[in-house]
Amino acid sequence: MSVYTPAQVVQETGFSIDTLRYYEKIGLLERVDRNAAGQRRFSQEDIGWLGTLRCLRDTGMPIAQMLRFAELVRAGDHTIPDRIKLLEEHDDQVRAQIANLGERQSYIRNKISYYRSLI
Amino acid sequence: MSVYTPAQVVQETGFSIDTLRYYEKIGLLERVDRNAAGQRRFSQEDIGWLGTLRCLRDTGMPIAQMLRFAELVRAGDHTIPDRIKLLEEHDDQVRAQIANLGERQSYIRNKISYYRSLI
DNA sequence: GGTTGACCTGGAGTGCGCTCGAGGTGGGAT
DNA sequence: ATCCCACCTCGAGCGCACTCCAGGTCAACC
Repeated sequence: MSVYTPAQVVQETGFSIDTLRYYEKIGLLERVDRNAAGQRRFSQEDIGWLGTLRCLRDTGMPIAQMLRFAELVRAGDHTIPDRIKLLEEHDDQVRAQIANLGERQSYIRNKISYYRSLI
Repeated sequence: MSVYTPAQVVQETGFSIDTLRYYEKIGLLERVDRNAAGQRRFSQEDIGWLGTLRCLRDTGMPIAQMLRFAELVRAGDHTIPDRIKLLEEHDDQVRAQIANLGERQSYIRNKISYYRSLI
């Protein structure tokens, strides 16, 4: 199976149908194919791309930057170095996020221990 | 020194002055002391509490939940078990966040490696 | 042939967490 | 004396990322 109805894509990707339409509208998703009735039929490629989007979004990338990435992808292979740069910068963000969360986590755990010591 | 001007608190905590006023307004911060001219003078305790708030906030706790926590703290020592419960639940969230970020991070790194293999 | 349900479009609305603006006060340096 | 600057209050406004609504189409099943 390499064609997906909206409901199947919701199922697969976890994005809501409204979000899928929104992503298409703003150009994060290239014009999705339609059937004779005008209903969306997503391709295997769309699913893969949505997986990438989910990953970037879940790591806190703003939509504007995802949009830049989407444009680089569309522009062809000569943008690969730019894509690497963008992803590396984002990877740094993610690294920093994880480090920060780790620190905060110990604070929280200390607080819990402290509270435990009081009862 | 155990009294801080708004500017000093901004410096210490990283919250903007607007955010500090906002937190006070919604009750995240108990009514802060004023000088004769009505200007805020934060105590050492305020600073400590703001540190806790920063930690919770930075780990993604919604304001509504921080508010519940603030109310528990104000309500006195008999709420300590509830506070522990709240923080433990939040700690789980943080754990999940870190795990998720870690997974996404490997996806991103694989993508980078893949792109590198193309050039 | 009627009903249901998944889908469509365009545009308005929502929730969160701030952020800004207007108009004003008070205190310290020149 | 006057200037500036940090601060005040109240209320409106903003940016982000969706989310919802009205009104409609089509296909399939009873």
